[in-house]
Amino acid sequence: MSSVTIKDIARALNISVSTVSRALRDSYDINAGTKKRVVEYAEKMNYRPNPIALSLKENKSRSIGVIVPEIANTFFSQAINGIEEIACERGYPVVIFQSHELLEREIANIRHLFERRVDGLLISLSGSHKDISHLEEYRRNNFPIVYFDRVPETAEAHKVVADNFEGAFKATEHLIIRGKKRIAHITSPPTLSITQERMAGYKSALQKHGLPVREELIRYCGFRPEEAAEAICSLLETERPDAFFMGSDRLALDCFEAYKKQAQGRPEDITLVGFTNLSVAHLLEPPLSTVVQPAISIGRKAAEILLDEIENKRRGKGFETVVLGTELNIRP
Amino acid sequence: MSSVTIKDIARALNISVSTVSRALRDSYDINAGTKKRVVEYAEKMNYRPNPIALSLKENKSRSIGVIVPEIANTFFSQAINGIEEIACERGYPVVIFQSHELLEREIANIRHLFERRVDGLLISLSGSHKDISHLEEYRRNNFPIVYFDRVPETAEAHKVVADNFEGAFKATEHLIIRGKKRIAHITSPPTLSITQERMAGYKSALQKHGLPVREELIRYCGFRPEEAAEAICSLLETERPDAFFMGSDRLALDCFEAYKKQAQGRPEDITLVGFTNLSVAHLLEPPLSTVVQPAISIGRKAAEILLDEIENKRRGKGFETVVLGTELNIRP
DNA sequence: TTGTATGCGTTATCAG
DNA sequence: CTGATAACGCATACAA
Repeated sequence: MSSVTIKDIARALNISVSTVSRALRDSYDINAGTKKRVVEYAEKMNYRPNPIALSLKENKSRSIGVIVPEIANTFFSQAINGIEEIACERGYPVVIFQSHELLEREIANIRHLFERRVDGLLISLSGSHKDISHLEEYRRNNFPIVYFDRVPETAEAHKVVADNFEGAFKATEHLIIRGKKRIAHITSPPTLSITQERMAGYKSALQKHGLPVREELIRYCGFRPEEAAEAICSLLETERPDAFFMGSDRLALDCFEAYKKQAQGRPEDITLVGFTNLSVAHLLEPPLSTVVQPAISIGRKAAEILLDEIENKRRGKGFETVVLGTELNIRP
Repeated sequence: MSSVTIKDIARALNISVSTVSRALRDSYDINAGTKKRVVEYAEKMNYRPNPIALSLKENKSRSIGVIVPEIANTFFSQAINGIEEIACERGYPVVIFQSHELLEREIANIRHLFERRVDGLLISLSGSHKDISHLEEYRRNNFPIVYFDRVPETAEAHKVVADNFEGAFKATEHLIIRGKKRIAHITSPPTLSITQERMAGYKSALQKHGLPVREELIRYCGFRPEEAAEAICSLLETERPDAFFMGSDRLALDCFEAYKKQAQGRPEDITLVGFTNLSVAHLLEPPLSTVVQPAISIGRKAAEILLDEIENKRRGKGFETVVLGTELNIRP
């Protein structure tokens, strides 16, 4: 059966809707007996307040939205699980959307969530954003937003990220210590925050160990799977790298696959490290070493900040940037 | 700036709200000049109708919901992509929820979506459902629901599934033809439709080839990762299987991992086949043969049926069950 | 302690 | 052709 309303209850009990409303909300100025009658009847009729009516009235929905580029990406699905853990605990359903790396989808998603009055938004920017002008109007509106993983440059925002510089540095240094001299870096579009930070870590490690930064060994890739293959292919043919550092979650796998195809019969002395949360890295052949982001913690922390913001529990505290450490898993 | 309303427009143009409303909806009985003024002003002010107000009024939201056990599961994320493809094309945003295999979460998700007046629901049942009594009340309400993958037994429902029987049959037969005699089957909880169908395919293939069905070679697993490991472990120790057929998407990987650990140093003449859409099966070591479900097509088809139902494009057509073929990928 | 009236943004009905 | 009004379900300021 669908919905019994406050009005039905009022009619049945021969009292006014406002009395019912207040009884249900446990208002202090209501007679205990009336309150009891109302509550019991509501219970019996399985009354549930209509959240749409509430949203219309109060301009909020007691739910939050999250937008990620792709849920199929392990990092994002883990982050979402972290978000849901906190949000559910605090009574907020989480509405999930994918931008599929498309700015246009991202814009549509944001608008949809905003118009539906989600109380706040968690977002990891799509790969095709140039800036966050499409988020400006929401910001001006004081719409609570927390960015995670792929964040904007502005200081005027809450951000939760992994220590991308450190992760890339550790990965590169590990390769150097293994004796690698020509370490290729295949990474995501240069517009992304993660790309820049990881690139900086990569270069810094090379410099620290006195190795030259060779731009020929660096490739930026978009989101077509073939791009990784093309990059790997051209690198193997012309640059003779002795190691690959793959700079993003999705690329790690695309590159791994392309490498496997390309490297058939080639000497196996090329070492791979991927910046990825791929759950099967240890089961691959050859084994894939990884820089793993604390995805669940990132999700949790982002959700905490957002909910505190929504519930006004951070009065005065300004914008916050949280950086969480990464983990280097060396295989074998 | 948030939202300019129809009322603001009316005030600005010195006409009534109803005129504005009709002008905006291009009602026939409105003066062309007025219509133009209104439309242009609305455009200029970037007016967007408030979907919450519309939902309250019309008892629908022009959006659909989807509930899956886990988005991290490749099959489900692919299915969701199929759903989104169709839904976006037809102008319906897709709201994604996870049940995490928990009946209680499933119930909460359904209620949330229903109360928010999504126009319909796509759902793959959680592993802990016993029946669909928690969906009965919605059914009685004529709330459009399409089940996919994990479907209920009732005939009174739309269902879109892979041909699980055929997939399991092909997988098992392939192992038999390879000369395997003691084929173990590790599978999901027996309450799930997919479990039963795959089990039937497995047994049928054995029977066709004159092999006995040994219950000792069959293990049902829940959703704790350790369960797969325990099953593999006990099988290897006591039953000497010469092949494994893993009956569900998630289990395929859990089992693969457990097998790799357990089988260290054992003869490599055990062959594995997994019922899974795992995108990295071909990159694993040892190579994992797979039965692959047409996840995207399943998602597309389910969305089509749901939207046709919502838009009343299937007047008279009763409940439909669509079965799509699977693909057996043999590696190597 | 309870009831009445109003408004949230929109559309539909009914008058004019 | 246009305007006033009720209604969707709820909360609340104001009356009583």
